[in-house]
Amino acid sequence: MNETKKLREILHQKNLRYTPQRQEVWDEICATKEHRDAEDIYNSLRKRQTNVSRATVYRTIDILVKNNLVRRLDLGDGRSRFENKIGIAHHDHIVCLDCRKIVEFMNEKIEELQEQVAKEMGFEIVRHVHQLFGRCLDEKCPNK
Amino acid sequence: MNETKKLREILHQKNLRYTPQRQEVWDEICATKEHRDAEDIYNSLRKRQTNVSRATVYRTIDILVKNNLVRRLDLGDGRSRFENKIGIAHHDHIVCLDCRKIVEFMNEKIEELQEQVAKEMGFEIVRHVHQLFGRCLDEKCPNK
DNA sequence: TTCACTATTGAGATTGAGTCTCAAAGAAGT
DNA sequence: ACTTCTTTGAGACTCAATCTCAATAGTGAA
Repeated sequence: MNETKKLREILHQKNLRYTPQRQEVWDEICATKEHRDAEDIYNSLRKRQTNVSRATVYRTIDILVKNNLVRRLDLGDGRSRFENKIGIAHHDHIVCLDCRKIVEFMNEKIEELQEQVAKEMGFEIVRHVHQLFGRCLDEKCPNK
Repeated sequence: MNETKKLREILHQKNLRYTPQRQEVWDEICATKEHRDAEDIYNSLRKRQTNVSRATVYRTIDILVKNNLVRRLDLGDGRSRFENKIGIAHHDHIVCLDCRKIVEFMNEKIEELQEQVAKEMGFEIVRHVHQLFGRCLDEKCPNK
């Protein structure tokens, strides 16, 4: 597995230890493309008999985020959500307020304008949060 | 005071009661243009001998937000911040990761593109969150 | 102005995500 | 194997925010 190698490499590079728990958390995050929260990841691990403590799940996620393997999302529901960043192009999110569906979008022009605005205001952007909240026009959505 | 009238009107319209506590909270929010959190507002009220309980502060802010008198901001520091919305033009925020300075920005073109993107994805935007996090180039900022 | 009907309030308990503590367990280089 | 230093787990703790419920107080009607 390509991702395994990547984790080992980064941990080594930062003088951190490669442990089975860290591998399990990383595997779990790589397993789906959902936008999952820490509790969710913790529960999945337990369900498949993988005993990693809650504290370790949180600590490992922090390491993954700091090393750009994972992106932390704050979709405004009071908890952090996470997505695998490896090999995934940058994007932002639209969230349906009725069905909580999350759709990804990316607009080159907005990205550029953002940079330009920041420069004008005397800032250098490190990261940004751009989320649209609204109502999807999907038939299955509890919406008229 | 214009704002007082506004509050009374909205409460009446929604069959909610006009109380001194609600007035105090609203006054406190109108008093500055800072991006303050609920605890901060609560403490200011206590300091000037205005006894409004913590629960009432939170409950009142919710009412103000729901009725568009106040905007709730999530600037990624684990608490909601609030700003008076009355007579204030729409804007988004840039936050300095070093000194936590908050600067407002507004770009018509980004707003348009946002609408366009949402439409393309089959959404109708209700609100959006757009924040840039980075480093300001201010001399006074603890930054090189 | 009093009444009756409800909404609101306050104090403190509770929730829930996330962090911290510290003794015991375990990587990794030698 | 040995040593060193990091990591782990269980549960205590933090902190913003919400909930509970008995006591209080707006508000419209009479």
